[in-house]
Amino acid sequence: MGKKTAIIHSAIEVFQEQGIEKTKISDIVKRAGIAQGTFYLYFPSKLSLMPAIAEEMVAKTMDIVQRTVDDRAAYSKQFEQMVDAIYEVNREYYEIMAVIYSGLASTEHIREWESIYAPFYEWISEKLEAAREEGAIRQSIKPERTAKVIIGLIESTAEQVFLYAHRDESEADRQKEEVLDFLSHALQFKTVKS
Amino acid sequence: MGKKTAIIHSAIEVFQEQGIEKTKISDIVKRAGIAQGTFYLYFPSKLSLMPAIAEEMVAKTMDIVQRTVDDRAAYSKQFEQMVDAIYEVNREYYEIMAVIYSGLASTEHIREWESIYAPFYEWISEKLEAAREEGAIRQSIKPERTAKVIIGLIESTAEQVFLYAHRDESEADRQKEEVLDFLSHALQFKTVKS
Amino acid sequence: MGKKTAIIHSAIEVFQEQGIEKTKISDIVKRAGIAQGTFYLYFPSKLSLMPAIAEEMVAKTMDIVQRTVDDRAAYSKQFEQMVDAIYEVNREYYEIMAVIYSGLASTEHIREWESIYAPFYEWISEKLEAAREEGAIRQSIKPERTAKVIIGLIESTAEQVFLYAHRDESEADRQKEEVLDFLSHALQFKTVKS
Amino acid sequence: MGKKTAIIHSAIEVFQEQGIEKTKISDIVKRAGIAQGTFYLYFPSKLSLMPAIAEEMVAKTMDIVQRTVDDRAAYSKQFEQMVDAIYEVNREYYEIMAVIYSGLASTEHIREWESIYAPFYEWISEKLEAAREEGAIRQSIKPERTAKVIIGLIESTAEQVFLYAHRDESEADRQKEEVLDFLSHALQFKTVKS
DNA sequence: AATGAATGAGAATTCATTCAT
DNA sequence: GATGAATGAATTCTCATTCAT
Repeated sequence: MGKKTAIIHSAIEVFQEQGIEKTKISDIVKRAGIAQGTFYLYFPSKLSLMPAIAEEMVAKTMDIVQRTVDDRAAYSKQFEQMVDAIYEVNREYYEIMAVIYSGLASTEHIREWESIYAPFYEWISEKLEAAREEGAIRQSIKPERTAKVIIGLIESTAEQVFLYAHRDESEADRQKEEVLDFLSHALQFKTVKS
Repeated sequence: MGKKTAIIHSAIEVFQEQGIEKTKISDIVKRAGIAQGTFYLYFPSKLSLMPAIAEEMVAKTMDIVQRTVDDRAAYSKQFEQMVDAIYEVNREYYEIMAVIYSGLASTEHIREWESIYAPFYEWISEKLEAAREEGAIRQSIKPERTAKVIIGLIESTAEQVFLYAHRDESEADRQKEEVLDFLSHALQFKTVKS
Repeated sequence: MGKKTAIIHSAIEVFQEQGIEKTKISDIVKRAGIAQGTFYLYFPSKLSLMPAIAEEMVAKTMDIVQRTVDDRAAYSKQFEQMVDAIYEVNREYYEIMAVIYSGLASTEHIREWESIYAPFYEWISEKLEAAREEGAIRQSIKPERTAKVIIGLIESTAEQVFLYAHRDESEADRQKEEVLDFLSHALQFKTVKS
Repeated sequence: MGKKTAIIHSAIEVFQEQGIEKTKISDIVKRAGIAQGTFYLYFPSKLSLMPAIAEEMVAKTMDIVQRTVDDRAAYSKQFEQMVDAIYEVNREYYEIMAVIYSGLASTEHIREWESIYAPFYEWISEKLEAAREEGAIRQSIKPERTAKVIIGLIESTAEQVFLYAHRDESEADRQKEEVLDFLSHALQFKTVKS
């Protein structure tokens, strides 16, 4: 396996366990089983790792979302599944996600962010487009803009509950329910067959 | 002016300019015009600054919100004003807000976060409660839960647009409009007199 | 004593003992009896020490020269004493002097060099001026220019003998004699009373 | 062209541009267009490069000197040409020359230095010998010793002017003239046919 | 011979925190 | 309370050198 990938995976694991602030480069390379100097062959600093990690996390999220969402289910069901999936990822990786949401921990690497998130925006956008064409949601929806709003809504509330109400599962469930309710009214799901 | 206040304001300024990661205590005290050691008379450590800053920022946000929102306007108008106000604060302080949203840059002081944000949640909660009682929004709204969701929605989308679409004003306006539209359908504003 | 002075003196000593290349900042501070970080309060790097050391060495050289040269002796004698003195300093500090001669080990700090050496040039210049006025040396001598040439002559030959003929005393003596002979003819000492 | 030569020339170029202290092996091999490891096929270490470079520079100097000096001209003219030539080389390579003069940047390889410089000493020595035999300079000259003194004189003053009066051509010319005047009196050129 | 990714010992450097004044 | 020079533990980062291909 490429050393670069090894570093990224190792970093995610270590960040997960001991927090980002407290993680030293030496922790990352130890876990990755490579030499200290090798790290610098691939990344100039700890922070420059973040875009690569963000990419990995977004990919991970999309992967789980796509595997959770059943394309043949009703759209309202599909969005429910999506919320479930996103909450799931945030439950597990809440600290890393927090840093990703906050602009990759610094202003340096932000330009890349847009392109990292793009495929996810697009996926939801297409889902909304299809739903609208089938009349499953209100016609005034603008898929691209709404996609961003929906992701913001889901991720920020997931963040709230996992970062601050720290692993209170019932609280998370109630929050999720509320978000779904909020989303349903915002999109105005119609009962049509998908 | 108290040195403590001077430190907080200086820190906000410096964070704004060079990012939080890269800011040293020495930068903060230099700007504040006080000695290095004086910092520790008011804050036991560097990290303990963050809650104080968050408090300041939330207070600032609430202040602007309260001064912008016209209590006698229709509720739909009031929420529009609120969105405007929150976007305003985020436009100016997007980097600091990013850090506040992401858990105060570290997991240590999170407990305090809840209490810092509480008055803001409460204010919106009461607004929703009143609106529901007057029949201005749908009856199924649960004020406390919805308050959190609304703040998450507004702040995360504001963050998206200011952090990543970096000061593209027209983009910000379109995003704001979309959020308002989304919110309107979610709350189902009725045309009643306020 | 000032920490800065302590650092400079410590550095000269350590450079003397183990060579400049091999000397670590930690060696210097250890000898100076201060903390590692304190070094950086006064000098940004090891190389930035060099102008300060050069200044010290030039001062040391001038000091020895002035104490060795007898103002009431014949000029030819005075120049002999000067050569003796300069060779003496170079014998003891040949490695440090080598670095000073080579432009302070880097091109960065060269501007300062001129001003460091100035008082030494001036001293010789005045000596030549006086000698010429008294008719002790040839009238065509241009004091300022010749001063530089003389210092170059003495220091470079001293360097040759101490750096390369490494502490071969008889070789050094013969070289010194040759330089003096060379110098005498170049200046054309006349036998006049000083 | 041999890789070894490529390395030496590349090193001279890079040293010239960024200084010796700051030059890494990787810079040298990059410029030479060869792989990092290849360096070690030709030189056992970084420091072992220096004598090779010195050799190259001395050879270059001798080459220019020999091509500039007209054997059939008067000796005073020949020495003038020699000074010109040496100043020329120092004008172009002052930084590298500085390092060579200062003992090859470290005390390790000094022994080799003597043998590197030997042919140059010898060449001048023979020139002086011939001049003395022909009665063109004073009879008391000791060719071998004087050769060293002359080289020291010329090189150190050239160094002074190119390293510190940084490329001030008129200053260089005046210095050169002074050196020549100084040298003429020291050698006591007689007007005889060469 | 040539390569260049990988190494890791070793040094530089940082900066939050302390404390004598 | 205020100061700011001094500290030194903790980390980052460098780069000459190696070695499997």
